[in-house]
Amino acid sequence: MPRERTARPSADGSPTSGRKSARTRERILAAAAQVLSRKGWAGTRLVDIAEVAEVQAPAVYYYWPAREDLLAEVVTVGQQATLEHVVASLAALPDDASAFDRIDRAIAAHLEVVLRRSEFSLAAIRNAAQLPADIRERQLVGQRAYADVWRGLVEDAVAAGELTADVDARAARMLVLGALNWAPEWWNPERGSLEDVVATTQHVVRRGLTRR
Amino acid sequence: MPRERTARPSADGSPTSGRKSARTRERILAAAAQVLSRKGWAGTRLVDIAEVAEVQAPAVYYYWPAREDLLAEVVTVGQQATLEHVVASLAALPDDASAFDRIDRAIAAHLEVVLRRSEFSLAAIRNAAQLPADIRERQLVGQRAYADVWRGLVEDAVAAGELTADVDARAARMLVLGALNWAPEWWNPERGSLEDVVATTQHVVRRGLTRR
DNA sequence: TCCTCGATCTAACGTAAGTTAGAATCTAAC
DNA sequence: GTTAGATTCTAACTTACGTTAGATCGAGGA
Repeated sequence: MPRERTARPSADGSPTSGRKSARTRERILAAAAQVLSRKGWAGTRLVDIAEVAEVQAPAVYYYWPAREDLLAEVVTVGQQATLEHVVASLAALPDDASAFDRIDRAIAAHLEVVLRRSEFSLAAIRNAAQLPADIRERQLVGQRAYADVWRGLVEDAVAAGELTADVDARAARMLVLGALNWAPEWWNPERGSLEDVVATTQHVVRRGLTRR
Repeated sequence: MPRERTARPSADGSPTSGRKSARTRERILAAAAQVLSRKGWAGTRLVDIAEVAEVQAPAVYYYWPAREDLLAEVVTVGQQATLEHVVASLAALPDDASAFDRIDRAIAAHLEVVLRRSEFSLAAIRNAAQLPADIRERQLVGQRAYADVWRGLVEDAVAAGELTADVDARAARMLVLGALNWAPEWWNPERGSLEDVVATTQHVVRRGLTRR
C-alpha cells in the first residue's frame, strides 16, 4: 500500500516531481481520464488505461481497490477542476465588477478548463448520464454546487437589471452551459485560438441575454 | 430470415400495424435506442435490450447479424430523424420567410426531435464520440450533411444582413447547436412545456446573433 | 553488502456477455 | 387439420476482461 492515497502536488507543481509512486498514480489517473473521455464508462478497459500509462493492468490495484473507484475519481477530479477554476477566476475579479463582467469571466474560465484540461472535464461531462447509480448520486451533488454558482451569476444580473427578465432564467442558464459543454465536440486548436472562441462566446451570450 | 429487412411504416403509421415480425423488429430497435441513450455504446447489453423489448436476447440475431449492427442502425435512425424533420419543417415554410424565421423554425424542429423522439436522437448525440472507428466514419457523413443545412441557414442570414458579421459564423453555429443538443440533459416536461423552451431558445439565439 | 519493504510484474482464475445450435412454437396457406 | 416456413426460445460455447495470488525487482537504510 502506498503511504499517500491523495495526490499531493509538490512545490513546483510539475507532474514529474514528487515520489515516484505518486507520479505513477498521477499517470494512471490521467490515462484513465483520457480513455474514459473517449470510450465511455463501460468501454473503458483497464488494459487500455494501463497501456497509456505504461504499466501493467494489475498495477492499478496498488492504488485503487477497483476499476470503478479509479473511474469515479476521474469524474470527481473533472468536476472539481471546473468548479474550482471558475470560482477562483471570479474571486480574482475586483469587487466592483459588473454582473456581466462576472458572467464573461465565468464563460472564459469554464471554456478554459473544458478545452484545455479537457480530458478530466470531458470525462465528467460526457459520462454523466452513464454513471452507475451510486456514483451518479455523488456526482449530482457536485453538479448542483456548480449550478448554484451560475444561478447566482444570473440572479445577480437580473437584480442589476443587466439581463432581460423576459426569459426563463433556468432555461437561459442551461442553454449557455450547454453551449459551453458542447464546445469540446467541435473546437480544435488548429482551426482557431482559444481566445477567439472565448471572445465569440462572450459576445453571443452577452447579446443573447441582455435587454435591448 | 424475415422477408423485409427494412422497417416499412404502414398506411396508418401506427407502431402496432404491419406484420408481426416487423413490429418485433421495431420494438427491439426502440428498446436498443432507449438503452443505448442511457448506458453508452459499450454499456448497452443485449440482455437489457431484450428485456425492454420483451424478448429473449438471441431473438436479436434473427433481425441483425450482430449487436454492433443493431446499435449502428439506432444511430443512423437517430441522425436521419433529426435531419429529415428539420428539412421537412423548413420546406413547409413559405418561400418569402426571412432568414431568421427559417432559423427559428430549425431551432423548433431540432428541439422537437431531440426532446420528443428523444431516445433515438439522444442515442446518436450522446454516443457520437464513442463509436467504433468504422461506424464513426459513416456517422460523420450524416453529421456533415446536417451541418450543411445549418451552414446554409447562417450564411443566408449573413447575406441578408440579418445576422451580425462580427462573429465567427462557424463558432456561432456550433454554440447554437451545442445549446440545442444539450437540452435533453436538463429539460424535463414536468418543469415546463416544450413550447416554452422553444420560445426561450429562439429568443436568446435571435438576440445573440442579431446585429444591434 | 545485505535486508526490508514499497512497487510492479507474470500467470492464472472466474464470470459476464455476445454468439451459435438446434429445438419448440406459432402462423398461414392448402 | 396438416404441413411448411417463419419466428422465437432454451441451452451451451467462447472469449474478453476485471480481479487475485504470488513472484520479482529496485531503492534506501543498517
